[in-house]
Amino acid sequence: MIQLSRKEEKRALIIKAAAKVFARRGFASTLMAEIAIKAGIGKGTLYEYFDSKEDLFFAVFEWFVKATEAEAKVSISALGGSASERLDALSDSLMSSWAQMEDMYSLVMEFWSASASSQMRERFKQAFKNGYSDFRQIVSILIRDGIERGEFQPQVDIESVAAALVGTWDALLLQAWFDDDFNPLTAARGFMTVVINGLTATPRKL
Amino acid sequence: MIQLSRKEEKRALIIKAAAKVFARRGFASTLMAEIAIKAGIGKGTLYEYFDSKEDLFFAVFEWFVKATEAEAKVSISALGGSASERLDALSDSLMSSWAQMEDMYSLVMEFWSASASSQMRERFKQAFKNGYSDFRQIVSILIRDGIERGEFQPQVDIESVAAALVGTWDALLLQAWFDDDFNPLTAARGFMTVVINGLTATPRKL
Amino acid sequence: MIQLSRKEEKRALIIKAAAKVFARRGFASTLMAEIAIKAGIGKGTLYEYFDSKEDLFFAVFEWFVKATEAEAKVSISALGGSASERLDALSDSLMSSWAQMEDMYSLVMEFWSASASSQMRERFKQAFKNGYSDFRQIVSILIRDGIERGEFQPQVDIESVAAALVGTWDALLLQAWFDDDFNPLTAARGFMTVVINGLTATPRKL
Amino acid sequence: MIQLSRKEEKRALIIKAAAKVFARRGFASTLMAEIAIKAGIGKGTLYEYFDSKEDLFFAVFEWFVKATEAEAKVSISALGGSASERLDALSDSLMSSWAQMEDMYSLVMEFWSASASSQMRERFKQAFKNGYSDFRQIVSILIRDGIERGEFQPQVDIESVAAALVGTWDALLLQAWFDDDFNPLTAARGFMTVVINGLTATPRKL
DNA sequence: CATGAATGAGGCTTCATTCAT
DNA sequence: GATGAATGAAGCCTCATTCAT
Repeated sequence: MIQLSRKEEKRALIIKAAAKVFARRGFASTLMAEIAIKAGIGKGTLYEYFDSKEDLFFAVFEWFVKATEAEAKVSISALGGSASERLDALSDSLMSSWAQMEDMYSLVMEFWSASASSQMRERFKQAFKNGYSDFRQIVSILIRDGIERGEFQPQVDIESVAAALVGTWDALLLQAWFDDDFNPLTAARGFMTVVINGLTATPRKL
Repeated sequence: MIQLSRKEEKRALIIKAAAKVFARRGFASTLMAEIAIKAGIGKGTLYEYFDSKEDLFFAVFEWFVKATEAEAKVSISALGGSASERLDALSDSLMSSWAQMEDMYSLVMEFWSASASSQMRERFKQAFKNGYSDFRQIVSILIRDGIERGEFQPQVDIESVAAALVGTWDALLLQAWFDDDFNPLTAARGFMTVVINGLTATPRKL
Repeated sequence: MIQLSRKEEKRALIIKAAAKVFARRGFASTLMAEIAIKAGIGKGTLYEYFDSKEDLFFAVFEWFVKATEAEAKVSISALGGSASERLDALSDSLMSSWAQMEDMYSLVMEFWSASASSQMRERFKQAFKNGYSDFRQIVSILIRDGIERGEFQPQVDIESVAAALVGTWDALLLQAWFDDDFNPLTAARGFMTVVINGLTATPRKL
Repeated sequence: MIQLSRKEEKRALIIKAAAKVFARRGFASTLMAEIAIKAGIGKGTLYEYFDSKEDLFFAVFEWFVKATEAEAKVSISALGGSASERLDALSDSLMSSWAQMEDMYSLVMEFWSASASSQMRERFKQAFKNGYSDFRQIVSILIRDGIERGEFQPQVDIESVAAALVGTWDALLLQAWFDDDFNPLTAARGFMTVVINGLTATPRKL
């Protein structure tokens, strides 16, 4: 870990404070004043570190993406075994992180919303596009590897399956957000059984 | 079609105008004045039909949900053939609607955002929860039917697969929103081949 | 009583409905719509009878003044006996009307307020000026009569005493308005004893 | 004079500016913008010191009451001599303040109006009730003192006379407000002669 | 560097009044 | 005459941002 300068430390401090407030109130209802209080600094000081509320929000977004990616990379690097096992493990790992990210999840929706209509639209949209693309890439590699090992059927449409799986995981967390009784881990496991069977088994007729 | 009263017609007119503006600008940036202009009425008239901006937004949400449900029901009622064919057809139907809903899709993100942190949080959250629940129900029935027909494997976890599929379709549209080059219909087809194979084929070992 | 035309009857009906609403809500917070409902007519109909909210308010004022005057005249015409007795009786009569006017009394304050700062300022101010002047006149006559009868001291400053007494009655009702435990009738009686003694008794030294 | 903090000074500045505008226009017609201009500050700054227009109005009321009370206390503390002389002096002092308060007097009517029907009703009503009660108390003490000195008749109803006198002074100023030709000082003097005679002289028969 | 008092553009909402039916 | 749907002017208040200290 690189030694952070005093300035960078404070910036990070503000971002974390802001993340909590944005998560609770949403972008529009968040007051810069409240972030300042949460960060234990003066309102004016925020502007020493960020040009505007939108800039700060985008910084929170970048921090969130980086943190999520870092976590995902740790999960993936720890994967071993067959392609099926690795896919299962990735799915489990992602769904398991739900508990710890639940209270920050509303940030994701704020980010989606921001990419849909705010002034920052393009910045967000591009970042999401890249993020999804990267994630699909990772899953694609796993699947391709499974095909090359002879574990998965060769005619599988790699890109499509990768995209869909990424989407599935995404959307299971979304459903969990809306419904406290919904368990994304269970649902993902039940579904992955079918998907891996579908990737593995010879189609009846084609 | 039932004859709508003058009042109901105008209400619907306002909702449609509002939907367009909310879709383009997002909730926060939308001006009531612009909606009024778009609807061709006076600013004050909006308040004859809706108590507040938030109420109008929620009315747009309800309208959107109803319209989407109606479309989904038409798709489903038209389904015939084997369970696999019906599942495929449902998937195709949903993904095909992308083209015509693309310019309204940002509304969905606004709705998500609203359910995350606005004052309207609970209203939206509840509605989403119910909506997802209903949709999972529909897909569950399709899958159960496939199992009963002996078409799908009996040990399939119906609820989990239904939830995951619903999520997948949802999230493929989301990816399409972020990436113009992403074709949700293609991705869904490639994925459904695997899923249906997974539902149909006897697992190698279990 | 003159036969009122249909139009005049309805006008009176509206005025009475408006008086109740103005009394409860005050001028500013009163909605024309609420008056219309109270009067059992359409909102637009109000404008067939009154040019504006202010006009209607002034009409209520005129009605109130007329009703109060009518009541006062009845009281006075019924007076007999010595000047002292008549003064006492007038005081009692005014204070006794408190119970039945209590729920309308806030109108008086609205009228005062209107004469202080509304657009209708001059209309109201003039009417109040005349009203007070008339009332002082009545009391002056009573006092002058007392002096002429040799009942009251000749050196009494008639105009001043009349003005002050009018004010006293006015302000006792005001205090009763602010304080439910304050009994204006009792206070007036205790005070009138002193005043009449002061009017009657030879000053110790002058 | 205590050194006021910068914040308190500005608050007082705003209150005085607001008092002038409220006095001229009345509560309803007063614009926050005009107060800001009159105070030489930005519109938003008002809300740093007061939560709402109503709050500011109530602050003006409190300031007005405090100022009036302070003036009254100065008058009373300066009183010497017999009870009659002190009562006369108090009356004169109150009536003499008319000239300097004439242009602020419409505030009083706005306050009355506010206590009759605005949202602030209870706050105002309570304050008025207490104010009148305090004032009656002061006058009661003067009268009781006169009785104890043997100057006034013992059977005088102290509370009633105090209440009535307070009311009389109040209402004489009100009449002066409505009628430029009406001199409250003269009227009060003429009346006080009678009242003091009434308090002093032995009743003819009773 | 840090602060927070001051700012004013901007938007939602109200409601007296109008007018077509 | 009566109505009430439609209107838009008007004003309170919010809050991101600035800047003097």
